[in-house]
Amino acid sequence: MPPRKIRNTLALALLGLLLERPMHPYEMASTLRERYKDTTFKINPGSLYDTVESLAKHRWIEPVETVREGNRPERTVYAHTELGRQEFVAWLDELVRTPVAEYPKFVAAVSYLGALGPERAADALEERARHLAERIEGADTALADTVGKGAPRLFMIEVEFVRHAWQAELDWARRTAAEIRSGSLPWPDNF
Amino acid sequence: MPPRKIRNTLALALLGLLLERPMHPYEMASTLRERYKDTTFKINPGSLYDTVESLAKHRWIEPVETVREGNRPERTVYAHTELGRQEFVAWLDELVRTPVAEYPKFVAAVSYLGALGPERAADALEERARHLAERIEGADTALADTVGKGAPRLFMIEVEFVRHAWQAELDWARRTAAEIRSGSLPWPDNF
DNA sequence: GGTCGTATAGTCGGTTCCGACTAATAGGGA
DNA sequence: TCCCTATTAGTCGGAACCGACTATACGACC
Repeated sequence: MPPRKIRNTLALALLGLLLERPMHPYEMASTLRERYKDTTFKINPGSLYDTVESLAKHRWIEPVETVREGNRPERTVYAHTELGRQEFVAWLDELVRTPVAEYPKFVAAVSYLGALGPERAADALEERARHLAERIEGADTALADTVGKGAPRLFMIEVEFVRHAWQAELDWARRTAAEIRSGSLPWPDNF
Repeated sequence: MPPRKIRNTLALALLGLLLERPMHPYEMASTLRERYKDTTFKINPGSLYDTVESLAKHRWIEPVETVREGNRPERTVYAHTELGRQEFVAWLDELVRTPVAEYPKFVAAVSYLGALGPERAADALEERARHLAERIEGADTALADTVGKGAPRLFMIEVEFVRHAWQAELDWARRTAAEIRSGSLPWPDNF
C-alpha cells in the first residue's frame, strides 16, 4: 500500500465537513470553530487554503460552483468526491487502529527534567498540574452544557478523551512532584 | 517577552547534549539514538543540520573546531554558549510549567469516530488497545533493564511518563469500545 | 453621516521540515 | 585481494506550514 497522499489532519476535518454539505473554504473554518473543533485541528488561514488546494489536486474534493457577491473575488464552493469519501473512512480507520509516533513538547521537556534540579522541577510540575486542573474543569463545563442542549455524546467524544488524557497527565505530574519532594526519586549529581 | 527564537524541540535535545560535551552533528544524532531518545525527538538528517545551523545563528551554540579525517569534508564540532545554557533552562522550565495546544492525530480521528459506524469503531478501538498493550510491555522491559544496569530512574523518566499516558489511553479505548458494544454510547443516524 | 469595531474572505512570502539521495571509509568474509 | 555491507557523514530540492497582512461589508453608536 502506498502511503497516504495527504497527511495533514486538517484535511481530515475538511473532508468530514464536506460530507455533510458543500462549502467554501472560509465557511469550513468558521463551521469548525463554531463546533469547538479548533482545539482538535490547527486552523490557520494559510494552511486552510493550501490544504483545500491539495485536496482538490488529488480529487478528494472538487469545486462545484463559484459564487460572486458584490464585485469581490469569487468564492469557490467545494464538495467531496466519491474517492474523497472512501479515503476519509479508510484514513479514519487507520488513525484509530494504529498508534503512530508523535513528539509532544512535554515529553521532550520531561526527558531533560534533571537539568532543572529537584526544587524547580517539582515547582514546575505542580504549576502544570494546576493548569491541567483548570482545563479539565473547562472540559467538564463544555461537556455538561453541550449534552444539556440535547446534543448526542458522540459529538463531543474527543473532549471526553482529552479530558481523560489530561487527568492522567495531572495525576502523573502530582505524583512525580510528590516523589521529588519526598526524596523517593533520587537526583544524580551530574546535572 | 518576545517568543522563543527556536521552537523545534530537536534543538532542545541538541542543546542538552552539548551541555555534556562538544560534539559534531552526526555524533549528536547517534548519541541520541544510543540513549533511545529517538522516540522522544524526531531525528531526521535534514532537520538535524538545519537545527544546528539555526542554533549557531542565534549563538546558542558555536563551532569550536573543525576536524579533518582523511581527505573528506571537515566535521564541525560545536559547543554550547552561556546564552545557550540560559535559554535551555528557561525553555525547559516553560515547557514543563505551561501546557501548550498540540494536535495529535488520534484526537482528530476520534472527533469523527461517528463516521466509522458502531461496529467498525469498536473494532478499531480494540485493535488500538492491543497495540498500546504491546508498547506498554516494551516500555516496561526497557525500564526494567535500564534500571537493572544501575542507571538512575531519572534517566528514563520520560519513559515512565509515556507509559502512564499509554495506559490511560488504553483504558479509555477499552472502556469506550465496551460502551459502544453494550449500546450505552448511543449512535445517532446522521453519520 | 462619519467612523469604529467586528465579521467575512483570502493572499503571499518566508521559514521549517522532510526524506531520498550521495559518498567515503571500515570491516569481514570468500 | 576483491567485493559486499554497514557505518559514518552530510546535501539538496521540494513540500508543508505559518502568520502577518490586505481588503470589503455591515451594523452600532455618537
